[in-house]
Amino acid sequence: MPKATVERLPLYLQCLQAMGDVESTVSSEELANTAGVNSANVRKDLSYLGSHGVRGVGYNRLELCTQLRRALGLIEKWSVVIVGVGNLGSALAKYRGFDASGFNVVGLYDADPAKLGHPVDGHYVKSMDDLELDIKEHDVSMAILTTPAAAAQSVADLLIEAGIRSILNFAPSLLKVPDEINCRQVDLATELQILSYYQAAGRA
Amino acid sequence: MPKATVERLPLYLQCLQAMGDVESTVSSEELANTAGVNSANVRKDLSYLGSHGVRGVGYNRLELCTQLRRALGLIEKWSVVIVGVGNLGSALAKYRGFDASGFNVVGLYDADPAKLGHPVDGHYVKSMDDLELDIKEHDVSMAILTTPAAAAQSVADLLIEAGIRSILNFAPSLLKVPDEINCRQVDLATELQILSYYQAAGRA
DNA sequence: TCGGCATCGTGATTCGTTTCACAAGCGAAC
DNA sequence: GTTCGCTTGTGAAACGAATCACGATGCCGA
Repeated sequence: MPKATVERLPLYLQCLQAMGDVESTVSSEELANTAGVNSANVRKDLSYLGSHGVRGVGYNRLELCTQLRRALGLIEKWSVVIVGVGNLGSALAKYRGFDASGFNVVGLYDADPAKLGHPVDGHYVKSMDDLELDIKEHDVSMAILTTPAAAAQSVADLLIEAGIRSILNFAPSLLKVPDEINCRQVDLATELQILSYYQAAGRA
Repeated sequence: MPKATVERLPLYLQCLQAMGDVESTVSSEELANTAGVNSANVRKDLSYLGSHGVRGVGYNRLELCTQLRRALGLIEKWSVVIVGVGNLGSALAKYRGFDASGFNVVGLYDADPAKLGHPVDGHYVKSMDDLELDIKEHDVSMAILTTPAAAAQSVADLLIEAGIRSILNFAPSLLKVPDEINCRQVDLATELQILSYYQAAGRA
């Protein structure tokens, strides 16, 4: 499945869920409009899931949701740890959107002893020393990294060593990870800078 | 300038800044390695800024930073408002990375009367009613949207009406905006879902 | 039962981006 | 001054993704 397609699947899922239960069937045109995509593109994307549309009618909304969730691996519930309990880390710990899509935050970790034991959204901040064992014990495979940039790489190494297979990195620092590790970079300042570019030149 | 290039410029800037002051000159190869990009790609990207490299030597690091900042419009300091002072909103208000790259958070706004007047990082949360006037008065052109999904579109409309030209939207809801408005969508759950896909199938 | 309409699925095409490959240019050394 | 090694800048080729265009197919009403 093309990378570009994979990155659109969550969007489709979001759109379908936002539609409410009124419509039981959606056309590619309709979905394309709400998702801001070309309808042929939608059809091609969905065709990778296997063809479950009905010509002349469209796609069954609920069935399509299920297909998308299955394709995205959201049938299983993933356990996630958050490392770095600063402003962003604790905000993410409290964020309800993760649970809603099948992710379960099982632990918060920070290197700062002053933060240890503090409660954040029902979890107590734990020491980095507990990280490896917890990960192995609870079979945690995803981590959210919200440490300062300087610490990000060493924490990532630690996580990978402990068996983490996917990392969502909010630290403004590019991680070097082995090929078999999934890593996505979300940089808030970068996003603003891109907006700045287009705005500065009056383009778009 | 190609969209793909624009989205890499902040990365280059970040890499160059992270290199520290030791090296005064960088080759495309070197920058490519730290940025995780092909070196020809780096050269082509940088060539859009005008050709400031020296054959046989490389690029002057500081000069290149300046070029990048200029191209990204980071010479001027942008004023930004944050709308929606929930967990994420207040975390972003406290985030230092924005200031560092030339963005200045000038106001926080929330629809919840209970939050009004509360101090967050030196700012007092203001009412949505103040939004329009503040934006016009201080010539604010960028907004960060961290409201619940349900409110996002109407707030966006309000912002655009008030003269905002760029929106960074963290609400899990796709905004419909006119062509002349820049809008970027950052969805935390989406990012995890993409990771989930690759991990579920053992790909990558 | 049949015809017409709506929509899907998909080959062909276009478009944008990445990568390759190499000539041109610069600096250093002798 | 000439040669040599390194690195840029860029046309050409390769690649991947978006779009177009249309045949295939299923529903519904007459």
